[in-house]
Amino acid sequence: MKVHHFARGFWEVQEQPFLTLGCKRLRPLAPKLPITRDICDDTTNQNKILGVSITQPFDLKSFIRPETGRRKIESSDDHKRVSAQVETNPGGTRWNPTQEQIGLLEMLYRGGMRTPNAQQIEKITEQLAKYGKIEGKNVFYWFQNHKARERQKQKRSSLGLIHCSRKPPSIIDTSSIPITAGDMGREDSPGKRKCRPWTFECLEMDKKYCKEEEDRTLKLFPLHPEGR
Amino acid sequence: MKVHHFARGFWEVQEQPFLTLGCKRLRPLAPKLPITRDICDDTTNQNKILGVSITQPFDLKSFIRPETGRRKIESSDDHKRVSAQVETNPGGTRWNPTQEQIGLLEMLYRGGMRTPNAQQIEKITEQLAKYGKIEGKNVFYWFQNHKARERQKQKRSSLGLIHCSRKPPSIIDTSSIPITAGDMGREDSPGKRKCRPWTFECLEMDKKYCKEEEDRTLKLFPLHPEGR
DNA sequence: GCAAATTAATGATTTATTCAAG
DNA sequence: CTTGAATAAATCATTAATTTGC
Repeated sequence: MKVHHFARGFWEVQEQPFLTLGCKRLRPLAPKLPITRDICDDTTNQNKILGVSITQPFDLKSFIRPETGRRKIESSDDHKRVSAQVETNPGGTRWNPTQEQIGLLEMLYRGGMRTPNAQQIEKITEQLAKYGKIEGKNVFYWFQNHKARERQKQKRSSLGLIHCSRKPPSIIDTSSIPITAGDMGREDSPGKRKCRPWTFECLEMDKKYCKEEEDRTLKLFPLHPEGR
Repeated sequence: MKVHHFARGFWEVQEQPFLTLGCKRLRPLAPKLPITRDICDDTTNQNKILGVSITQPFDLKSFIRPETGRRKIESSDDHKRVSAQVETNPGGTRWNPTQEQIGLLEMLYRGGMRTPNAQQIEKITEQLAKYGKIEGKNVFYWFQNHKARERQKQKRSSLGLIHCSRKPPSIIDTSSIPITAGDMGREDSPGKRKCRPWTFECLEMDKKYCKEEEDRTLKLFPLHPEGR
């Protein structure tokens, strides 16, 4: 295997004091539920010990500079959450999308967007923030989940119909969806097809930001390139 | 809007010492287990069609403010990348860990760390940056991959040995590695064991940063909470 | 010896699953 | 039961050690 035996030499190099053993455990324990996840991966902890909302949502602003504390308690500029929406982030739980947000997201989805890149997420988040609290990761997750669930819905659907007709399992998806208009770019199904531009005014401005050129590399999160 | 401009603080911090000694990455090679690769994982794909490297690397510094675009194309600036080292981020491709980095990461892994949270990643990255260019996402990915691959290695191994002896698949792997001391926290093998504190001096400073409180929520990436 | 070709290792992404809030 | 959130598995892609032909 790798076995980079940097044998000697390596440890000496350490100008830093590392090696301190026995330090405090950052993420201790916490048994997960009854489940038996095969692997151990201690990460299962999460004792939400401190009653305080530990699960602060991810905050890009702060992640860069931890010391910026930030209690997003945010009495928040209470722009009236227009929508009879919640999202007041009471204890700081999960994102609770507003109707407008969902609507816009679905529009983008139908427009063909599947895995927006960092820049797009940034823009979308900005826009959606007008309708309620939201963060980039929420947008990211929404697309991930929506895509996955549409996919399985289709699969299920096609499976249910499979015995009705001899449909090759290839294009499963598409068929069933009753998408209305502008439904071009289908899923990223096997028969992948280059999606057409999903629309969203804010994203039109890309040029403004991407002066360089396409700049296909910007990414908000490490886990989703803009496509490959 | 929010437009996080996280001032260029954190990421820039990386002073550029790099050039970590001439030690090269020992590199792959090495017989993996002669075992039969399980099905998938063919990895042999790669129709590297376009010669050009489209895949621009991710650049956190720029993702915040797109305008810092950057064309890593670099139309082959001829100067020879002198450094015997890699990681000069020549065309700016993927992270090429130095031995020290790998060594430290493995130490942390053996110490029990599996899915560091944002803060930890931040710290680790900071430390590892002393030995070569590196970004938070690299650390994140490293743990993901390492964990997954250790897991499959074990699985493969246990499967291969299963008929030889009734050995619990627990400690297979490592054997080969001649790591010296402090090797506690075993893998995340089935026989889950609460890993002991992986050590890393830098993580001791947590207090300093988490002034707020534990602030167990900071996340670097949306995809890895500190546990659930 | 050296460079193109091979290939194992592994960095980076995407997709599938699972967990859990509401 | 729906779906936001997170993790694990599967994939894809690039790199460098090794192999091969000269």
